[in-house]
Amino acid sequence: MGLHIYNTLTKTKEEFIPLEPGRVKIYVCGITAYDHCHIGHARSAIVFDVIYRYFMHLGYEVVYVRNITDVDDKIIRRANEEGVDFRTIVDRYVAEYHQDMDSLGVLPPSVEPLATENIPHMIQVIQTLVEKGFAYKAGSDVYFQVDRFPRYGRLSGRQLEDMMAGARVEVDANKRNPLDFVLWKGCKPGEPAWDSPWGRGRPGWHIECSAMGNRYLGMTFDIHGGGKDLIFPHHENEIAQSEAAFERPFVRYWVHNGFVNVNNEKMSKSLGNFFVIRDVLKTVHPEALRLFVLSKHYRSPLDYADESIVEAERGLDKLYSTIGSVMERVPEATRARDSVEPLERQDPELLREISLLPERFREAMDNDFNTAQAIGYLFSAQRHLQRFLDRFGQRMLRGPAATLASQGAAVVRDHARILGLLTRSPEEFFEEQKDLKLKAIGLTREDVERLLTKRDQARSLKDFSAADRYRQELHQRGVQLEDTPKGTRWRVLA
RNA sequence: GGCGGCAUACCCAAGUGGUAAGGGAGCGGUCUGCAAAACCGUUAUUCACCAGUUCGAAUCUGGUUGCCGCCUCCA
Repeated sequence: MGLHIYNTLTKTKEEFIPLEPGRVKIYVCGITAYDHCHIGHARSAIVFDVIYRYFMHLGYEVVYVRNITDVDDKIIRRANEEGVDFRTIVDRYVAEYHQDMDSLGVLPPSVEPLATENIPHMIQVIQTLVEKGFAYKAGSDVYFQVDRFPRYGRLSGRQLEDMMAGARVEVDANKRNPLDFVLWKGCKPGEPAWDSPWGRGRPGWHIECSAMGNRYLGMTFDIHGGGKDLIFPHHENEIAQSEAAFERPFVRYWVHNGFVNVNNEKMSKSLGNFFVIRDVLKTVHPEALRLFVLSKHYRSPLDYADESIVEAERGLDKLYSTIGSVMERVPEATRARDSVEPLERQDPELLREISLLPERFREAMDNDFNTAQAIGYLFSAQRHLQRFLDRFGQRMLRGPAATLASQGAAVVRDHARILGLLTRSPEEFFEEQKDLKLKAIGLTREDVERLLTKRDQARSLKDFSAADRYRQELHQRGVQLEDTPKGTRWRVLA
C-alpha cells in the first residue's frame, strides 16, 4: 500500500511519492521566541518528531527544517515591556525551547534557521515579487497584492470575496486590498532594523518561511507542516509568495496537526488556558506526555486532562514493566536464534503477535501516521508477552522460552522507539518516575526506605499487623508497595 | 455571515462499505500472610438522531440536533 498522507491542500489522503526517490524534504513552522512553550507547542513538536522518525525508519534520507522566528512584533513588544534588547528575549526563549524539546525527546531538526540570519535571502524574494508585479511599496512598507495571485485561498478553502465579506481584517490605509499582507515593514525608531531597497526595516512574518524553505529545501519540497491555525493566513501567504516568486509548486503535501484543548476549548495564549511544558514536566514523565499526545490521531483535537495524563502514565508503566521483567528473567546469553518450531510450541499466539507487529505497525503508520492504532498493537503485543511470562510464575526463562520472550520485548521496544517511546532502560525509567513523583508528594527516598525497613523487620517477625500499618502509612502518602521474591518494590501513585 | 471539522461503551480512543482494535475504570476469579502488580473472565446486537443508497453502513448520500475550530497574533 505504501505511505498515505492527508493533504490539507486537496483534503484527501494521498499516496506519498517523494520528489526525489529515497529523500524527503520537510519544513515545519517552529516557534516565535517570545514566551514559554506550552503543551500545544509540545504536541506539534512531538507529532512532527514522529513523522521525522518514521521517515527515517522507512529508510529515507530526511532533510528536516524547523525555523525559529526571532524578530517580530510580539518579541519587540516583550522587549519594550522589559526594557531590554529584543535579542535578550530571543536568546532566553530559544534556550528554553531547546531545553523543552530536549526533555521531550524531540530530535533536533537537520537545520534550524533563524529569521534574522536569512534576511538577505528574504529581501531577494521580496525584490523578485516587486519586479514581477506581485508586490508594491506603500509608505515605508512593502505589501503582497493578493488579488494578483489567482490561487489565493486555495489551501484554506475560501474565496477572496468571502473573506472580504468577513471583514474582520484590520483597516490599513496603505493597503490596496485589506487582505494584502506585509512583506517588509519599515521600522520605527529604536526597533531592530536591517537595510533594504525600501529603507530600513524588518521582514514580515510570512516571508521568512518562503525564503528559508527555498534556501534550504529548494523551490519545491515534499512536506510542509505546522499547527492547524497556521493554515490561514500564514501558509496561504507562503504559497502565494513562493509560487508567485518561483513559478513552481511550493509544497506537495501540507500536514497540519490539531489543537490541544482544555475543557473542549483551544489552548491558547489569548485565552490564557495554557499549560507550560516545563511546568507539566515537573510532575509528568516526558514519555508519558508523549504517549498521551500520540494516543490520539494527530489531526483531531486533543483534550488535555489530568485523568488522561494519568492513564498515559499507567500505560507507559505497564510497557516498561513487561520489558523489565523480560530483562530480569531471561539469561543474558540467550541464544538469539532458535528455529521457529520450538518457539511456536512455546506459545503460537505470542509468536504470531510478535511476528505480525512490524507489518501491523507499519500499516497503521502508513495510514496517515495513525499512532493511536500503532500504540494499540504495541499494547496487544505487550499483553501477550506478559501473559507468557506469567505462565512461568517467578521462574527464570530458558531455551526457546527465553528466546521468544526476548524477541517479543525487542520487537515491542524497537517499534515503540519509532514513536520516541521506551527510549530508556526500564530501571532508568522507573528511577526517573520515582524522582518526579516523590518531589510532587514531598517525600524523599530516605523517608520511604525507612518505613520500608521497619515493615520488613515486622514482616520477618510475622508481625503482620505492624507491617500493614507501615504499608498503610506509605499508602496514605501516595506510595504503593509491591512484594516480590526479590524484595519489596514501591512506586508513587500519581 | 463565509469556510471547515467532530459526535463510537462509565472514561480515553482506533476503525472510513463486510459484520465494533487498544488502554483506563468497575465487577468476578487466579496468585499473595494480607495486599499490590500481573494474568484470566466479564462490561456497545451497537456507533448523536431521522430518512435514503446497498445483499450488506459506525463507515456512503440528504436532513436534524449538539459541540468545536478558522476567517485577527496563535502549534
